[in-house]
Formats: sequence, C-alpha cells, structure tokens
Amino acid sequence: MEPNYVRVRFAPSPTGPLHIGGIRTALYNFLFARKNRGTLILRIEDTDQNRFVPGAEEYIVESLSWCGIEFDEGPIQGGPFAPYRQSERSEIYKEYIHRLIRNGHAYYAFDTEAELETMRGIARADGNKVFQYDQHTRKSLRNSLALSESEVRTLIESGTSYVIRIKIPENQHVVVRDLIRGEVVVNTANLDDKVLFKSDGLPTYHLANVVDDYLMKITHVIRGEEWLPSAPLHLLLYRFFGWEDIMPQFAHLPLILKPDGNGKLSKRDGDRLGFPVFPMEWKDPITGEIYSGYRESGYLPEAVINILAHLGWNPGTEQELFSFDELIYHFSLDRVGKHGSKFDPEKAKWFNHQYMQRKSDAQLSLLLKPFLEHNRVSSSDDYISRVIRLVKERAFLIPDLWNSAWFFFMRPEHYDEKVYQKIWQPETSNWIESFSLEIEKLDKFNKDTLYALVQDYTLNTGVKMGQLMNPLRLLIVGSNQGPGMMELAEILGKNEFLERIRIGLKNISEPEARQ
RNA sequence: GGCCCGUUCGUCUAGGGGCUAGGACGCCAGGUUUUCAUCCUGGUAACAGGGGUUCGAUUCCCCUACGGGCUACCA
Repeated sequence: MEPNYVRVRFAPSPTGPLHIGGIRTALYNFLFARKNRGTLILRIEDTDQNRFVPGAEEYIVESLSWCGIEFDEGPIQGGPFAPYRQSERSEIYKEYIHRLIRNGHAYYAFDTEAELETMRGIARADGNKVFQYDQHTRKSLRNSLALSESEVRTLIESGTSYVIRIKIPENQHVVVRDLIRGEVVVNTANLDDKVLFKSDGLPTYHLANVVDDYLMKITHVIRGEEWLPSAPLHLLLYRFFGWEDIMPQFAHLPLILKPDGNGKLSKRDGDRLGFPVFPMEWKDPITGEIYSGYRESGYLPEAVINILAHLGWNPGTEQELFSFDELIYHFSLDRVGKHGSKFDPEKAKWFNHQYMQRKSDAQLSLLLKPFLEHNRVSSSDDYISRVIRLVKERAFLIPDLWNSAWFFFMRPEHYDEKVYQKIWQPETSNWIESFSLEIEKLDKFNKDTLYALVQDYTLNTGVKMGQLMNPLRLLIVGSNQGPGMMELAEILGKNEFLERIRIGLKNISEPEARQ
C-alpha cells in the first residue's frame, strides 16, 4: 500500500435506520475518499446484541446505495480485511484486550450492576454529583487493582462475571489533533475507566473501533462530534498498543440540529415537523410505526446529497448546485464548519426543485409514469413529454408532477366550490355556450387559433377575458389551477376540450358536483 | 453538576484587523401571467455581551452569557 494512501470508513451500528445525519457522515467519508483516490470501507459495528434491530443493516446498505454512496470494501463486497462485521471478529478483540491487561493498561472489574447503581445513588445524594469509575474511585471498588491476586484468580475461576476496564493514567494531558477543531486538550483526571470488554465476551465500541481502524489501516476517522469526548480515550488506546505514530487522523463533524428548538436532530422530529429525517421509509419492526423517507416523499437522491453536503460544508464560492463529480472535486475537510446547523426543510424543497428543473423531459416522464399506472391511465410518450414540458417548472417534489398534470389524463370529477362562487356569474353559462359554438367551427385547433378566437369573441361581445377564461378553466380542470389555457387546450385537443365543456356545463349547476 | 466543543441576517453560510459585512432559503413589495404556480426585479434582516491588545476590532486574547455534545457492560 502506498504511504499516502487514504483509507476511510463509515461504521454504523445496525440499531435502527440511519437518519440524514448518518448519511451525511457517510457522504463526507465518501467524498473525502473519492477526492483523494482512496478507499471507502463499510464496517458494521454490531457488538451490542441487545440493540440489534432486524433489517437495519439492509436498510443502511440500501439507503446509502440510493444516495449513490458506494463502498469499496464491506460485508457485501468483501475485501482484504474481512470480515467487516464486528460480531464476526470477536476472537480478534480478545487477543488485543489481553495485551492491554498484560501491559497493565487494563484491569478486571467485578462490580455488579446493583453495586454500581448504589455508587451512583451515593454520588447523587452527595450534592447531585455523578459517579465515575475512575482513578479516584477504583481503589475502593471490586477490581483487580484493589483486590489481591489470589482473590482475583478465585473470582475468575469461579465464573464470576466481569468486565475489563481501561486504566486511565493519572494527571496527564492528552492532546487530540482534530482536522476540523485543531488541538483539543483533556486532562486524564477527568476521564473515566471506560469498559473495553463486556461480560458477554464482546468489546465495546472504543476497543473494537481502535483495533479495527488499526487492522484495516484506516488513515482518517471522519465521524460525528458526539465522539469528540471519547477521542482522548481512543488516543490513549493507540498509545498503549504502541500505534500512536501510525494512528489515523481525526475529523469530528458538527452535528445536524432540529429545525426548531434545541438539540440534535432525532427520528421523531421529522413527522412532528412534516419533513423526512430518513433517506427511505422505515417501518419499526417492533412497534410497527412508520417513519417517512426522502425517497418516498419524492426527493431526488442528488438533491438529498446536495442538501446534506451543504449542511456543515461549503465550497467558499457562491455555487449552490453541484453534480456528484463536482462535489467530489470541490470537497475538502478544511471547508467543514465547526458549529452545528439546523436543518431547513424549506431549503431542502428548493434544492429539489432546482434538480427537478435540470432533468430532461424524458427523465421526468419516467418519474411521472408510475402515477399514470397507479391511476390506470396511459398515453403516448409524445403526449407525456408535451405535458411534462408544460408543468415541470411547477414541480418541487416528484409527486407534484402528477398533482399539476393529472387533468391532462383524467377529467375532473368535481368543481371547486370556492372558485365557482367567486367567478361564476348569471351570464356565464350563456357565454361559454356561445363561445364553444365558435370553437366547433374552428378548422385548426391550437393555441394560436384559440387565442385569436378568444380575442374576437371578447371584442365582439364585450365579455372580459377573465369572465370567459376563468369559468372555462373551472370546467376543464375543476379548479383555478394549471398552466395557460391555450396550451392546456391545445394538448387536450378540440374534441376533449369541447366534451369537458359540455359535461361541465351540465353538471356544475348541481351543488353536489361541487366541493 | 463535571468535562469538551461552539456562537455572522429567522435559517444555511461567505468574509476577516480598516468592507456600504456578500450570497442562498424564507418573508415582504412590485413586474410577467386570463388562474394557481413558476419566473424576473427590488426590499427586510446579522457580527451574543463585557473587558483587553491595537491608530483601528465583527475579525486576535480573556471573561460572561447562551447553544450543543458527552458523562452506560449503547454506539
């Protein structure tokens, strides 16, 4: 492997669906890898069997793939450092944890959950303090540092369950160099003796992460800011293993925050505030709850990627819209900000609108077709393209394509009551009737001939443009919406146009035909 | 509570010792349009506060306030 080769990993835990914060972390890793012609690895961190959620790993893989984030190594594609699922690597961690014990950097702790809970209670009672298992308290607890060697041996041999904790050194300054934040200095007096190895025989995140990043030759750890507080612990582990000079560089990303109020974005925010927080719809296998996704809401993956890319990073120019390749070209860790950003659902929609406009008519037609099928209507490709051309600029999300074009494929089933009340006058029916008689006489029916006809009619009768056109629209589409009448009429064709007028005129006076 | 990180328009952000503090979303007002949208033009709006350093600080330093993260045999 070349000395400056970049290897990064995205390491989710399959405890549920990945929300857009996780997607963004994956995206930045992806962009960084591609930018530096490096390797991107997917590693599944499933060392907590209690939090395993069926379907979560598949969900993660599929949503990343929907976003266009492809991995070079991982559980599916394999690779030289397989396996890429931590649950399949448990033997490896045992070897390393014992190395730490032999070197005096880790120790056995036999304290039960109940005992620790008691300690927490005592600390709380004493001025609302928080109990910490650390250099100040470990000597009075049940562990191999406080107990005699024979006591420890007896405990282990009798099958007493234990965890293995790191022995944090006393009063040292640990300096973590972060690509985004600069130097972060922490005194070990504030660090606790984190559990490295659980009583179930599996490592915790801290150990597994460091060991795997080392074994997989990771060069840069790009992860969320929630990991910054444990970075000193990780650095200490690298040091104890003797890997400090080859350990990866760290980059802790600022978090994505709720649009309203405070705190980091969480899974419930989406449906509470009316926007998706997940890339794809997710059904909770236990509660059956459904969380909406960007894909199902009608966002384009390239728009989602762009939205996410700009949440925390900016190119330093005024360019806002990027293709995937442009993103790769421009991306750089030193243009990632330090502070969290609130997610703005409105701007997300605007981004999607921009990307919709950049699609070709053929591409948009493809996006419209499922709606046609769903409504059991069909049309020629040419007809669909003409419709698309007329309505595309109104589409912010994919379903808007159908919502603003359905009347090209179906007749209205009812007429908007409010619009009717507003525009329908006693004379209206007569005007429309006489006007449609004129239309019938038309040899060539298109937007130009129709417009000329309208001009003549209004001129000759004194009926105002709006007095004719608005009611006409109501009869044709059932509301006051839609593209220009002439274009609309031309696409519909003379027969369909007149037919809708006939049906409409017959029905609209019936109150039950209006809604 | 403790430790750590952060703070430019409502939001996403650019900028950086001397600028009319720039852009985008939103919002408001005009224009285009027979409608609703789109679109175009314009407008509104920000350097958290207090001390330093300096000829000069929004920019550098300190303090405070506020916000965020972490504080599990979860990641």
